[in-house]
Amino acid sequence: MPELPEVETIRRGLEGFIKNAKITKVKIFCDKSFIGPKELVESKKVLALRRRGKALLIDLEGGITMMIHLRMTGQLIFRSDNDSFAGGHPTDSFFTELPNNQTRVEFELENGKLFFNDQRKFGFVKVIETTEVESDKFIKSLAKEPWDMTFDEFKKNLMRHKTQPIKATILDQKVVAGVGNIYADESLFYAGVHPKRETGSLTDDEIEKLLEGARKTMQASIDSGGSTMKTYVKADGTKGDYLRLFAKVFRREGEPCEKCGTEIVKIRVAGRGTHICPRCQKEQR
DNA sequence: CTAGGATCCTGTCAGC
DNA sequence: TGCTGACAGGATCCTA
Repeated sequence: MPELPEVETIRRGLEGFIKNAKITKVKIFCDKSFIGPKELVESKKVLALRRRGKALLIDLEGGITMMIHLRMTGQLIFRSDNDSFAGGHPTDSFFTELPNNQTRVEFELENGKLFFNDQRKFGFVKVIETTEVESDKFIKSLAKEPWDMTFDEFKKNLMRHKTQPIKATILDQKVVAGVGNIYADESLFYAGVHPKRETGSLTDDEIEKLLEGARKTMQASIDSGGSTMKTYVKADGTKGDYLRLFAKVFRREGEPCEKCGTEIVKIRVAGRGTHICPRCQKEQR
């Protein structure tokens, strides 16, 4: 679930709390959630937080990097006596007592605790050498981020999948990094392209719009703070839906399209729940 | 190489 | 109430 904007928001938020802090102890509650020896992490200071696509990279002293992928339901929650920061899959674990039954890894730092929670256990923390990050199989296979990609490059990557529905193609991290189910739907709506359209049938104009849509929708989400504690809580303190801050179609089925008033509908494309405006995004051109 | 489908895991929700 | 199946903001592995 956490896509590029969510991970970037976590990176920025966490940086203020754990950069330059020393990790004193690592507690692993679920073995499959932590890959590599935890001893390489303990007693190391955090030097920097980076991101590639949906992967968070935490560089430590001694040439060690922790790669964290939240997949569908991962969250990172920092707690200290004075501060609290949470991001990722938004649930009440942002506020409740931790560790809880969904806590997979707990990092004790000099200045607080960092919890890696993950309901479905698809996410992971992986310990690698900093020099090995670029050659890691997952990182290596990633395409560029939408902001770093030219039209020609995007088109070339898209056209490797001419017969696939366009939605499946843009969810492929080897085509463009960071796009997940939310921003796929939002980008396609922005471009006025139906998600079932064959990738090979898109015009240059539509491809241009799609790239622009990915950039704009993800930037808007980063600007609004992604799925962090702050956006999960409404002004009155009750639980809110951060998607409503920027999503035009995602989880808005039954509501009128912002552009034309037609009812947004939910369909299934490439095995994923998909949200469209049937008027703005025609299947037939 | 790509395409399509199953799979990892847990929780929630709709329908009977 | 209890059961069952579908589904979920992701990515990989397998087979064709």
